Amino acid sequence: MRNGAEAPFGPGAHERCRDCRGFEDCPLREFPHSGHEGDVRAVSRTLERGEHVFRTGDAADFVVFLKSGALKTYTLSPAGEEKVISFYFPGDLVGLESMGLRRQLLSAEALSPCRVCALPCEELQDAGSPSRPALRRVLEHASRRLRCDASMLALLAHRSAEERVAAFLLELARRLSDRGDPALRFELKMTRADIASYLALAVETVSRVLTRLQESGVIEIERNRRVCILDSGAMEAIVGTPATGPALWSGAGLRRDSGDSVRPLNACGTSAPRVGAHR
Amino acid sequence: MRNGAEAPFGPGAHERCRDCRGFEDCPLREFPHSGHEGDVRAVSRTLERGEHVFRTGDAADFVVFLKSGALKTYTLSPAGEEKVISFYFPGDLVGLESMGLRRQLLSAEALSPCRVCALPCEELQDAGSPSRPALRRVLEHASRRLRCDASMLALLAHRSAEERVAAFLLELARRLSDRGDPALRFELKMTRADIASYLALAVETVSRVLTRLQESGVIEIERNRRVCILDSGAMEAIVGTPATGPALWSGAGLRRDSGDSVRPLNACGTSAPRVGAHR
DNA sequence: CGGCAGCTTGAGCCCAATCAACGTCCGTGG
DNA sequence: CCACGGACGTTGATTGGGCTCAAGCTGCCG
Repeated sequence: MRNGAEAPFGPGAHERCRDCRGFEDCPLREFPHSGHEGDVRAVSRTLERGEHVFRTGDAADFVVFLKSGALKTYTLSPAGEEKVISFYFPGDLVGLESMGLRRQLLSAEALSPCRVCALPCEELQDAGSPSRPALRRVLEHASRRLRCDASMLALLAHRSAEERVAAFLLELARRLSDRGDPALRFELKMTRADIASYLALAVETVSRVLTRLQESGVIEIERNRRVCILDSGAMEAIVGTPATGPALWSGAGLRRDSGDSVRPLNACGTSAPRVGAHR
Repeated sequence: MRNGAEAPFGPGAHERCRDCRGFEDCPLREFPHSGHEGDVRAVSRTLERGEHVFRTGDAADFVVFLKSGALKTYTLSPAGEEKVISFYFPGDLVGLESMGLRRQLLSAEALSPCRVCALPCEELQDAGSPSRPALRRVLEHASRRLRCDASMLALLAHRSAEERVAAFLLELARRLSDRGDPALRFELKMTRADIASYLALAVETVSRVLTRLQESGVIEIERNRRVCILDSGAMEAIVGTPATGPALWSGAGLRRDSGDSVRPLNACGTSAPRVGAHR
């Protein structure tokens, strides 16, 4: 949404996966020909803020692994307005929604400097190529994204601006902290306009809500982009005793013990469970 | 949301897949042990309107193939209100969003008499079991659902009640016609409340919009449930020169010819491309 | 120091939610 | 067959949250 067209993944950018810092956590690891066995099929790229990984209509013959940075996907209405569909963070797979198609359905734009890695996925079309573990891993990512979408759909229905923004900030905090303890202090890589579009609100409303939250001492915002959640309890209360967003994975309705009762909290994000070493 | 708890898939309901009318189109076909080779692992069931396939918190160790009828998935807010996440029609896979988890995230309820078929999916967790074609097929369904969700997210953002309802009816028409020519006359299996919840509107608003659409001669409604789209052109105009919903797959932005330019229209639905024989 | 993109703040209005009442359909039982 | 009851649907009146329009402000870059 900033620069013109860049070649998505040119031939020059190939890289050996075994040299990749994110090797261990890469969900594409067990694809054959992905470079993990030594050949050079994985294509890696660095993007500046505002650059596109792909645009609507580009060939959809790859899946993208986000190694570092942040992305958004969006669609353009015929009127030309951008609707943000989702945000992506390190460890996420981007472009899953276009896997069966020949063309990308959405556009993916870097919100900050990014390192991404693309695996050409003709292999997925061909019968024999991708290994089952790799397929299962991709499927797991897809499933996680479906959960994320379900939560978003629930959030957008009948929830006030305040609830949406609070839920958004809480989820961001969860997703940005790779593990356990939510990082209560983080940087918003996206603009107010992006947030507004994502939450189906007007920019002004997002701004007002943030101001209100600040005035009530629940959060603090420094220099427009750094957010600090001062009272996460109050935030959760605003979202509404684990409301529709979180309710999806907060364990409401879980009849039996163990296992998922904690994990699903993390499952909301698209973020992979463990994404250690990328930086 | 109607009867009490039913055992999701009891041991008595097993059936030989080769006897199943939907055999050829079944996306679970190539799972080993799914009964397709003769053993009896696929579990099939008939549901009445109002019965649940599964509920939030049930074991999520299966994926469900909908052979006939219609389903909705929903989540309950702590306050107990139901938020409809999605509708399902013959050929769809239900429960993909819970695949990585142990427990179902959503509840799935029959909107009409249904025939469903469940495949226990421990196989997906184990390394070697599911065949790659089967995994790819499931992945394709997941991808299609992600597209559907993206379209929904776009539809719920900044679209008026009229646009939402019109888009909903048009998409229903598309999904219900298994192939090509949209069926302009069909039955709403879901209640106004379901539609309202799905579209994030109040029941009264849905009702009012339907009345308005009828008065302007764009649609006709007989006996509350049978819808007839009289002027699909006008409907599309309301949605807004292929607006945000359809815009996702209407080909806007497709730079090159061929292939997807027609297909994506169908890709919006969760419905599989070809679901012939189920009735 | 300007310039510009992004952000905030204010005033007014409008669409859809809410509340309340009525109508309709359909199954059940007399 | 009709009467009853409950779920579902419609219609009307009112209200309020968030959108819109319109300035003004902030922080960042050249």
